[in-house]
Amino acid sequence: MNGGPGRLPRRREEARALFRNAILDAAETVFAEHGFHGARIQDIAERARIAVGTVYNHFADKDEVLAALLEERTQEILAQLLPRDDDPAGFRARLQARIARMLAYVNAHRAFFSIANEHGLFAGHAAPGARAASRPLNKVEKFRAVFLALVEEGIASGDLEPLPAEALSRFLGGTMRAFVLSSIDASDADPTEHAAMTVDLFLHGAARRRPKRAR
Amino acid sequence: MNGGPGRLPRRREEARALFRNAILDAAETVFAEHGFHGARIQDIAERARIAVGTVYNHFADKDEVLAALLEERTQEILAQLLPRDDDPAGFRARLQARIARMLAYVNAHRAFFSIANEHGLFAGHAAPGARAASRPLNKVEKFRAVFLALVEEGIASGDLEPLPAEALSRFLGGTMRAFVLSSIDASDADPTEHAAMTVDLFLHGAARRRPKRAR
Amino acid sequence: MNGGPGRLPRRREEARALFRNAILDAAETVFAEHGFHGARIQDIAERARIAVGTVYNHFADKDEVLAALLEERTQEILAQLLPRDDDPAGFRARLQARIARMLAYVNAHRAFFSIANEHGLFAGHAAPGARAASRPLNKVEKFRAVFLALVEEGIASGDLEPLPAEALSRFLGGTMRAFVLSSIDASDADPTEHAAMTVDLFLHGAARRRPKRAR
Amino acid sequence: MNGGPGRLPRRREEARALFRNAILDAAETVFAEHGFHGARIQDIAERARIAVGTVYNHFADKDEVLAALLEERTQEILAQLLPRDDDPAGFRARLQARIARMLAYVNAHRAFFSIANEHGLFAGHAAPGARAASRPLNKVEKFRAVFLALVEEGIASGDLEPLPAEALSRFLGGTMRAFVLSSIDASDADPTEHAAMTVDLFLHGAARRRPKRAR
DNA sequence: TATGAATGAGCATTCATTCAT
DNA sequence: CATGAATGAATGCTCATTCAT
Repeated sequence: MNGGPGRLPRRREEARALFRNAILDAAETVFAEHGFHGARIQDIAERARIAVGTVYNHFADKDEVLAALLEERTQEILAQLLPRDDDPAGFRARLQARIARMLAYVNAHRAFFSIANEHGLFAGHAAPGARAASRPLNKVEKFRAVFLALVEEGIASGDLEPLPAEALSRFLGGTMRAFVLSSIDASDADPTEHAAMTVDLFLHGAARRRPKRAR
Repeated sequence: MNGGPGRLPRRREEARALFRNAILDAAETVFAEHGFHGARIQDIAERARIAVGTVYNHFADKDEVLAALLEERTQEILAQLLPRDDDPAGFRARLQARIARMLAYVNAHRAFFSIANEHGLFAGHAAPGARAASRPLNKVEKFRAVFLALVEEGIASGDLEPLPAEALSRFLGGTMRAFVLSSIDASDADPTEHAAMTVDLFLHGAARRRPKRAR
Repeated sequence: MNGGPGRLPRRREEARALFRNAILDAAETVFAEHGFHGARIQDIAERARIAVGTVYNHFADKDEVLAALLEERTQEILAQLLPRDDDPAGFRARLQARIARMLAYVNAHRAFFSIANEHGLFAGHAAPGARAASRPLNKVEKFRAVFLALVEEGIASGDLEPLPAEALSRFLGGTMRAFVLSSIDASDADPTEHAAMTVDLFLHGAARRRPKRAR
Repeated sequence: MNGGPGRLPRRREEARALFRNAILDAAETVFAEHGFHGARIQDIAERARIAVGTVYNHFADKDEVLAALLEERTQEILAQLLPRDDDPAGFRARLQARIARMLAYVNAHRAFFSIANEHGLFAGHAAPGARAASRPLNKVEKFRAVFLALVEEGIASGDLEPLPAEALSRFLGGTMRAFVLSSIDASDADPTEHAAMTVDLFLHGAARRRPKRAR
């Protein structure tokens, strides 16, 4: 009934992925430009150079488009936070490297993350009316898990104060969220330097330090 | 503009203020429940027990309602951060007291601040599509000014590291935003305790303090 | 808060009824022209010289418009079937008069009844996809009740065969439906004559009658 | 048109007929379930286990599918009404046998006939918006011809009142339509008994027979 | 000035139809 | 021919805004 041993199905699959990606890319831009509510499916379709109907061949509705986008970016941002073989040694340096990676990624998708934030990407809380966040808890859970792992690693190595890991991870998360948002605002920021400052403040705070290490 | 004695104008003014406040109160609730886009003028009017048209007698359009609300809440939140005569002595204690006041206020208006955040109340950044933020810079500037004053006060008193005040105030702002958002999520948080932790982490960070100070 | 002792409310009510009727009249025509599915709210609004939104101020959705129309016409058609003081004496003449009234009414609204039929006005059965018939059973029940009353009246007076009233009323209903549909098709038919034939065939059938009464 | 022996063309033709029938069978069910407008070509294709495109290889458009279906069923229902060799003797018995056959057939396709009725299968009238009825007159004509033949047969044999054949055939048609519709509604009806009642009422009406024949 | 019904631009979604494979 | 994804016109419904009373 078809002309080959599976060549076609593979092509089909590839074509589907192509369309899907084109839609998500277009959606990222359009959402970033107009916000979720302001974005029209028409706009997304036009930017992706396809017909409106085609969007609906790949996603059930507008919400699904946002959900898929959030899911995709979440995976990628989390991937940046995972340890890598070539990460430097030492808790602080490792932490800094990982955060720098994440900030660089966020920077590259700056516009989108500004709206992703609205839809509960980082927080356990989703803005009201942000329907795509119907079950974002898994995403939030993933972040929490990564942060918790980071913090426990630091406590275990003696680099962090043995405070409740939960509280510390919230602080780390909060600090990072703050810097991510700063990063979204300031397009010129150097992720590496930004990461260094984030880590430094996270570790030592802003209080005057008596001894050396006066920077 | 009117044909009566001076008593009436005052009454008129008072009546206007009454309506205006009723609308803003209703709007706060409705915005909090449905988000800005999901909120219908109809809903606001109903909650305020007035007619839709009346809303338009007091505000040019929906955006203006949000703008006025943000403006009002901004003034009030800033007022919490200002020093008071009965604030304790010492930089840390004073800072903690002021932040506790602010967190308590945010807590009381929790639902609303969750959407205010979207619309650039705390950040220099407003989510795209958040039209009420057309000129939110003045608000952000006010926050920045207060934070800057707080930080410079600390640097001057020798309680804060003499880092660039701008960077420090961003960190303070970020830390506070993080805790404000936490506060929004966690309805059970005790503002005072929350403020203590915020200040503590702001000042000393998460690094282990006593022992070796391992890199 | 208003200028009078209830004069305004009455006007309001009158205005509402005016709009409602304008919409229903327009809808009758448009439904008749294009069928329910083919009729666009836009068309109805245009014919009623009002805006689309106004239709929705009076009816929840398209289905409701049809439902209201069916309800209204049902009431009126049933009213034609009820006995009147000036009806002639004798079962047959009375029946004929009542049916003639009904056929005249149907004739006046011929176009609409052609689609009403689709939506279960006469039958216990509504065409699939005819959603307005969600609860038409009460309408059908009303018809059944009227037919049953007619038939029982005839049986009681000895004019009708003492067959099960239910079966007879179905036959009467069927015969009338058939003639209503004929009436819809043939715009030129004289309701009175039509009614005479309906009643005659209903009473005596088509079989050859031996004695006189050869017409 | 093809390069092979005569065997292939026959196979081709058979294959075409197979597809065509599969589509029509599927369409009958889907139309019956959702009505013409509610039926999606997609649904029909899925039920027939083929692709949407294939439907369009066999029918120009959706209307044509309905038209073909009506045509097919019309032929079959008419075939039931034609006299057969083993029909009993006597006008009444013959009529009853033929009507019973027809009612049995309708009963077997009950769901479909409920929508076919909408689209002018029995009436000279097609519901507005019933586009497939663009040229249904030939179908109606066929029915009329058959009914006319039945009636004329009865008049000729002296079994029917010598009324205008046209009027009688309309009455017969109406009576039958009424009973067909009843048959559609009542799934439990016994076609034979139903036919007996139809014929009886058609022939003798509902008037009381024995006694006075009161006006 | 309060009222609330009328307005109509705007948008998500559907589905018949086409056509490259 | 069969396939099924792409297409885009079509339409019901919403809701911010206006304005006659």
